[in-house]
Amino acid sequence: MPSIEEAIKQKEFASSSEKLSINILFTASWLNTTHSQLLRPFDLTPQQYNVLRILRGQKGGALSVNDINCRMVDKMSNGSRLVEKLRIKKLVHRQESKDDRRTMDVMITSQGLDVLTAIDPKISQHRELFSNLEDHEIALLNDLLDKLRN
Amino acid sequence: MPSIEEAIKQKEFASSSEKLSINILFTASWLNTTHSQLLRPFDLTPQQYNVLRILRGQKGGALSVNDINCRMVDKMSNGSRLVEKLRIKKLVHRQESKDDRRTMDVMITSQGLDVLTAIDPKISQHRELFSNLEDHEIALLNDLLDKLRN
DNA sequence: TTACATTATATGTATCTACATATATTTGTG
DNA sequence: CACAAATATATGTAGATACATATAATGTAA
Repeated sequence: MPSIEEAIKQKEFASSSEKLSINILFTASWLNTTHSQLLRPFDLTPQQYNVLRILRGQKGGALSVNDINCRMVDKMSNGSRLVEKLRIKKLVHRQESKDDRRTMDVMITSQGLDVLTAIDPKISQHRELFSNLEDHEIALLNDLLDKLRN
Repeated sequence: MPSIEEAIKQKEFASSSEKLSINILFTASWLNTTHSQLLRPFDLTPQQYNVLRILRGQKGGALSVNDINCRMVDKMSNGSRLVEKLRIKKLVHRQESKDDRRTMDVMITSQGLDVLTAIDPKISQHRELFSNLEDHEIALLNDLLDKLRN
């Protein structure tokens, strides 16, 4: 993968913060593209995968659609439509909550868990994209991104 | 803006590279959201704005649709459709090239330049999102992202 | 020059995104 | 309790994305 300047054929940037803005967006676009190619054979989009991962994290417990939205990386995704897609594929189960009839209890199915298990090794491979960085550099990058967002 | 752990309500990550992957995607999503809110009053999407910026960089010269695609941050955007949207708004001008009748010469119009001029100060404001970081930290982040992509 | 591969652009499609809005339910206040 | 405000989910929409394919023009080798 070339430098950002080569990648978008721009000789120089007006400031290093302009470059940073583009650098973050470009890097995320690159991660997203490879991520979605990895998931395509499993007929999942990155957002659908994100929902399944969140539900697996509940260890058998249910989450409401709203809980799922709050936990998603992309806050603007539409939880109810993603859940519906996953329900059609029988990867999640959805039922009206007893406590609050406005909310839905959403749980991952065993079929959903199986799909995640099949994907896990591919995701580990994907992480090898980060092998150019030393551990301390990964930690530093995390800290700087956290600090950037405040 | 909270830590990534609070933002997606995840107590901890399996590894710092897992966290990094999510951190980059989350930060980009945050930048994209604020960016597109900034552009909405001007009736431009981030991609359309990117095309206009690229054309302004040509200082009056034309680019083909393919040249534009190569220079875009998001490589998968569809240059010809974006150019068509901008043409309808009279922000760019498009004509068949004399040299190669397959290609289009796309140029920004003076109306397009005016819109960019109006947006410029808003973009400078947007960069203040980065004011949490010292200059050397911005440079370091740029270097680490470049190194990550190799 | 013909035939074939390559390139540049455009378009068809299914899906996704961002936003506004609708509907149903629950909560809070008098 | 009645009624307004808040909350949870679903859906309509316009537009963007990712991919495949179509069409036209150009380059190249026999």
